[in-house]
Amino acid sequence: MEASATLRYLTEHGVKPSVQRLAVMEYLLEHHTHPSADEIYSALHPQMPTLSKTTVYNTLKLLTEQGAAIQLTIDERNVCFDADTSNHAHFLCTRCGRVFDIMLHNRAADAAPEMPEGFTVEQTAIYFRGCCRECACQQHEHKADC
Amino acid sequence: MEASATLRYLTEHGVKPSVQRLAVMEYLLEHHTHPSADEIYSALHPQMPTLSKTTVYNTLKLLTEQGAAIQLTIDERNVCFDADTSNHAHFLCTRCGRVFDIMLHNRAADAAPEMPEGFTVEQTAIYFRGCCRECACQQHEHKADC
DNA sequence: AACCAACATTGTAATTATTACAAATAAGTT
DNA sequence: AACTTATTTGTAATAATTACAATGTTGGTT
Repeated sequence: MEASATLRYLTEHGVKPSVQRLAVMEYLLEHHTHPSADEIYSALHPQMPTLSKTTVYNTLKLLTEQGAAIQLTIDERNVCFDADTSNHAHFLCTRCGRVFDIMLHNRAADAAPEMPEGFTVEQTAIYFRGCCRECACQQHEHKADC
Repeated sequence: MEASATLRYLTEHGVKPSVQRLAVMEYLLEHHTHPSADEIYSALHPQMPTLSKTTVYNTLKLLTEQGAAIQLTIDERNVCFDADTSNHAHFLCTRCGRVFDIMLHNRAADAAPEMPEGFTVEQTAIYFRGCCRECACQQHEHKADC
């Protein structure tokens, strides 16, 4: 991802760019690991020693408000983020803690339940928890299958 | 709800009863407000001055492990709990912070996406966020409709 | 260029949810 | 009763997040 693409992405979402915002956004666009604020800070800090953790929090708040990223509350330990705002679900492996993307086939949208009268839905999240392939293999000591 | 029903509920879920566990379980069975650990503690503490917040946390952990309650991570501010373990979704009103139950018609189950090879799902959560009826009415100053 | 206002960033301190842990209590067993 | 095991309690530690005031930056205006 070149810097210009990140810049365009920010401006398209109504986010005034800055060095810090570009760094956070670019990290999210390049890493699909659903990082937490702290993980983003730790990754960027070595290259940007003056970066403040508060700025990372502020930026992530702004990005989600502007629809440039989504916030996941799948892991009770901390909130994490995803630059992929398309309609998809997430899977948390309770063994290794990693979050995986789960594609939704179109039928899932059809099945949306009806809301009570007067309720307006602004966001939908579908979260799964369980055991990912690698952790399942390690448990059964069939590591060769992974 | 009589105390004996709560007692039966606990033993049916393999939870050895105690005064504290009965109190927490009974609170959850009687209140469908999806309380947090702190809310449960604050509600029970006046009647049970020696109750410790740690016990509430320990009990809630035990109850979810034993399937007597479920843990919701819909609200990033804190985890909350529900004694209704049947298949249903939740709606968080981002205005008032209340969590509402959303019934799922059967079609929703059919639409479950397929997991990647080797992934095992142990829990599924469907969370909606938006504006509840009361908050929508207050916003438009049509309080009479609520 | 100097100035100014609006906005963004920084660092520290405060807040809050949750967990760790060791001592005290209660329950169950011989 | 003596003893073992499980539970509860209170305090202290941890960790995520937010509040806030000071500093720095930007873009427009004279």
